[in-house]
Amino acid sequence: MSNTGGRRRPPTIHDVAREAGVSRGTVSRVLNGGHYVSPAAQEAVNAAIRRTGYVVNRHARSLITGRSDSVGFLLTEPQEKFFEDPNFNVLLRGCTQALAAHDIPLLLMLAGTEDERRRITRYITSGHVDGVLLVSSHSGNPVAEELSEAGVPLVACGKPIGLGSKISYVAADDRDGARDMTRHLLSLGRRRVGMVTGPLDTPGGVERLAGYKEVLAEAGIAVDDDLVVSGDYSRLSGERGAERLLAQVPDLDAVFVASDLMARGVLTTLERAGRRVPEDVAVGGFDDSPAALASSPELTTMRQPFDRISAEMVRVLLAQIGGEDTAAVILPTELVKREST
Amino acid sequence: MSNTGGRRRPPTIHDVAREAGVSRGTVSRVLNGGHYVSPAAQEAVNAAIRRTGYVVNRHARSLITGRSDSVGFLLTEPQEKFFEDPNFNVLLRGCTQALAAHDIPLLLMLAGTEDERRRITRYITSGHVDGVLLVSSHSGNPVAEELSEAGVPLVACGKPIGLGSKISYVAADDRDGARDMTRHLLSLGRRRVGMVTGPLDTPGGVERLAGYKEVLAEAGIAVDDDLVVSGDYSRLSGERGAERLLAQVPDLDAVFVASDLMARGVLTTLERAGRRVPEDVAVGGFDDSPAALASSPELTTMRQPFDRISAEMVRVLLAQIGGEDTAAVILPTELVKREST
DNA sequence: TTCTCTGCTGTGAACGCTCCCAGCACGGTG
DNA sequence: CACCGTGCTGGGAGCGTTCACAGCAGAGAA
Repeated sequence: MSNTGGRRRPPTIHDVAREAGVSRGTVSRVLNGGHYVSPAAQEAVNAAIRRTGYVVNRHARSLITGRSDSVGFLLTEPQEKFFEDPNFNVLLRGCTQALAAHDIPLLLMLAGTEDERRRITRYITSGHVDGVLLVSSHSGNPVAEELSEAGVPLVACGKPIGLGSKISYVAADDRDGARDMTRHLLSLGRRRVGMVTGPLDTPGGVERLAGYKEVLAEAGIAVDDDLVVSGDYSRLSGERGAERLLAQVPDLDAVFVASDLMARGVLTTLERAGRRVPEDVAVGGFDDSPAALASSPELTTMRQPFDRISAEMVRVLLAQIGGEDTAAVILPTELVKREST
Repeated sequence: MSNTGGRRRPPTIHDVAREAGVSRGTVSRVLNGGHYVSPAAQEAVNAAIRRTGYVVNRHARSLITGRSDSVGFLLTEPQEKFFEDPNFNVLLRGCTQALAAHDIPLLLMLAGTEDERRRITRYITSGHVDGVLLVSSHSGNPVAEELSEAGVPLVACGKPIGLGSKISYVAADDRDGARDMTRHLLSLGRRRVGMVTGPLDTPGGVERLAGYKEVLAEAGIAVDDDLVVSGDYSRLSGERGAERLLAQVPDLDAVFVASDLMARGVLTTLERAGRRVPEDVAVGGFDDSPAALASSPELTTMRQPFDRISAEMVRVLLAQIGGEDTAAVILPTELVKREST
């Protein structure tokens, strides 16, 4: 008796109630935690649900509760860049799975153009999702503030810019990671340690630079301006950065690079310049993205715990949806030693 | 008068009707195409919508229409693999954008484990999405058949396996692409043209091999078994495949590789073996993934039109949801000449 | 005139669920 | 005995929308 063709009308809570010999109210109570339901009724309802194959109609539920029991995953601005970033994929996957554990669907929202941004903002603020997981590059974008001000639960990945911002976020401990990597390079006996930074208009970029400078200062090494060049996380900017470093600091013996992708660019330049890695110059990256393993030599890097970040983002968002006040979560990074140091 | 803190109750169709001086029914008609509405009423309603900032409550609408006005993007099985595949990202992005143009949200669904598979199947078949965009590696998975039999509109990316399958799909013309590439290699004067195939339990793998063989036969070149080795689209299998090819066919002067990722592996092996590319051996890939540009030398490859594939998937799915009968869509590939040939 | 047809409008009834309240039985306490 | 609290149950109301239907005015045909 196959059901090819049309979809048959699914059973409702009414059908379940009749099947179990109880009222709709009792079925609903079982569905929502089972408080104030006798064990006998509980059992009868569960059996009826199994027999009928009942699945709650979320639209009907949402209509009355005002909740949608879904959350949005919002990506603002330069989509190409993000979609090429393997870290983004890990994040998206992690969030989807963490939400699935709570039976909450994830809606993917891409706000590339201004039009899309407006449409999506309207969609969100009119209550079609209970909260938003936000991923954005230069995180000082207006969408976050707008949503946050409209009272929409919101958790960002990485620290948002604006100082007064009360937006909750989850991030890796950039400064501490940078400290660890710099210490690691010093521990190899290197003393001319350069750095290729990330974009310095983002908290992450600033923090990684700060950590690097701190450790050099601690070690009593003058923080030479020539030792620091800035990049934008792209591979090409790594190549260019290394060229400038080599020109400014011919006796360079190590580089801390603020992202793995840039670090690959650095490796390329070093190879062209005839410097051996790690013998002549040790190279440390940041992220532990797949790029770190794909390079030759394989990159020593600071692992950002993206699986934990996504899990925490979901946890914090759900807490916020539940009415709790939430704060920032900073997760530790981990040094992964490979061939480049 | 900021609205910090709680979210105010959004305006309903009733508010709009009062504001415009018409009835709910008229507002609803304007919202749904504006048939049988006088221009004056039309205008009054639109103005009222703008003034009140009204946004339709999709839950209420879905409750009565039975449609959810959302679709699922379902990824089955080996998620790691797919998430690392840049093509997958292009597909996901393309589908999201194509759907956004129709104001339809995309729900991301990952069915890795058997448990997730069951949960998601229940979710889908109980009408929480209107249709499903399916991406799967070995596309002969049971989910597709199950959903299709339950009457859920479904479009797969790439040809599903099972012969009797009536599932609509969108795919690149693998056979034709393979023919073009093989012809291209022959046009360079190469005569010992090997092939590293994809998995031969998938239609794509089979088709690419078939196209290759056809052209060799046309050209009157014996299709030597030694010339063909099989891979699984992974980089490593490309390396291994090339090793076997070199052992079996020492005078190899070209290779058609069924994916760019494998082609990179082939390049690695050829370099190790001291063969110059393209001087000694020309290498042609398939996909035109970012990997093709990142390799050295840059890969000549057959471009799969992933942006068009995603757009077509959405078009076909919406047609199917609208009740139309839909067929398979095969899109042409395009030869992209670069340094490796 | 009268009747029909067309274009437009308003209204009651769903859709399937949760919330709330009234009410039951029962045991303990004043 | 009366009263209250507790655990549990049933049913009415209502969430915001679309749908079906009835009804209206005005134009044109009989």
